[in-house]
Amino acid sequence: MDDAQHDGYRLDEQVGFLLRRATQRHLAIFAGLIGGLTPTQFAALAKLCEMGPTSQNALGRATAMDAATIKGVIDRLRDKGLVATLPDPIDRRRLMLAPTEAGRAAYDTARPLAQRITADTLAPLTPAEQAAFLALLARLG
Amino acid sequence: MDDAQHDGYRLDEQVGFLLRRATQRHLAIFAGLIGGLTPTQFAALAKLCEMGPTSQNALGRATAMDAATIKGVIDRLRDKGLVATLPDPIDRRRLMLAPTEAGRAAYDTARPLAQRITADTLAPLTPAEQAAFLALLARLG
DNA sequence: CGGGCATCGTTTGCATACGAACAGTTCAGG
DNA sequence: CCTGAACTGTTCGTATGCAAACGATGCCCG
Repeated sequence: MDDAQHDGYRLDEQVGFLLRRATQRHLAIFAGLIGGLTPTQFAALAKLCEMGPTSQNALGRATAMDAATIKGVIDRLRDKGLVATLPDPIDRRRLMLAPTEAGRAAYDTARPLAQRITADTLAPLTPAEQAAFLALLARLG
Repeated sequence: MDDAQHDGYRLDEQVGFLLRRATQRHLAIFAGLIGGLTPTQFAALAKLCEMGPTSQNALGRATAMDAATIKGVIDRLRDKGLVATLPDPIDRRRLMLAPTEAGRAAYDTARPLAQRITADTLAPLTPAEQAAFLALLARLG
């Protein structure tokens, strides 16, 4: 071993690497339970249903998405018929968003699954550890 | 509030959303301290320096990257002159990788920064919380 | 009231990521 | 020995993500 050359540094101990691995596993679990909707798309749809009609950029901020990113997400949700877009008559810069009937139905269907996805992702931990982990993770946002 | 319609579900409490936010913050910190190298590129370079010469797919597995993903990462590292590639004479399917002089130098320079990136990312937590968080996070991979 | 400034959405370019399909290579078992 | 399974790297398509630049619009303040 040439560990002496590495100052005790290990890639496997760096937060970034661990975050990436955890995200990968979560993504796999998500895809297994919710098909036809990506985590990002679901996040946008969920937040839109929670918030009610909003502008595109505002929804992006609420879901921590770049203006460029939220645009693509909304485009795809609209293509799927889950979100309706119409220009704001008052502020003509704005593009107002609202979930369609199908969008609300998809949200209602996916919501319990989303909770199970969180549960499955955290399954390796005990309930007490899960709560502690979520609390710590929330402070790193 | 129409929380009654949401079964106590909150997007902001789901692991996937929190993981995404934490990853975003980490990425920003990384980009601020290490320029000219992405987290993924650094991970591949670091693991290659730790492991010594390896094949492309093997490095991908060691760094939790798809075969399609590691290809692009290695291509860019080679374009930067940090990694050398040559075909394996024994197994002609394999593409052997090794860090160049510049690659090792870049790794040596970036390694202390990487540790500081981890420290900065975890800064909102106390040292005890940091250790606990990392231990829990590692079990979710 | 008018000009500078901020905000909105859009586009482009780059870099992960993953699934699926592909051709070339190796190897184990019959 | 030879065939089929497994593995290697590649390519394509799709979806995030961010930075930067852009035109259009709204608004504050002098």
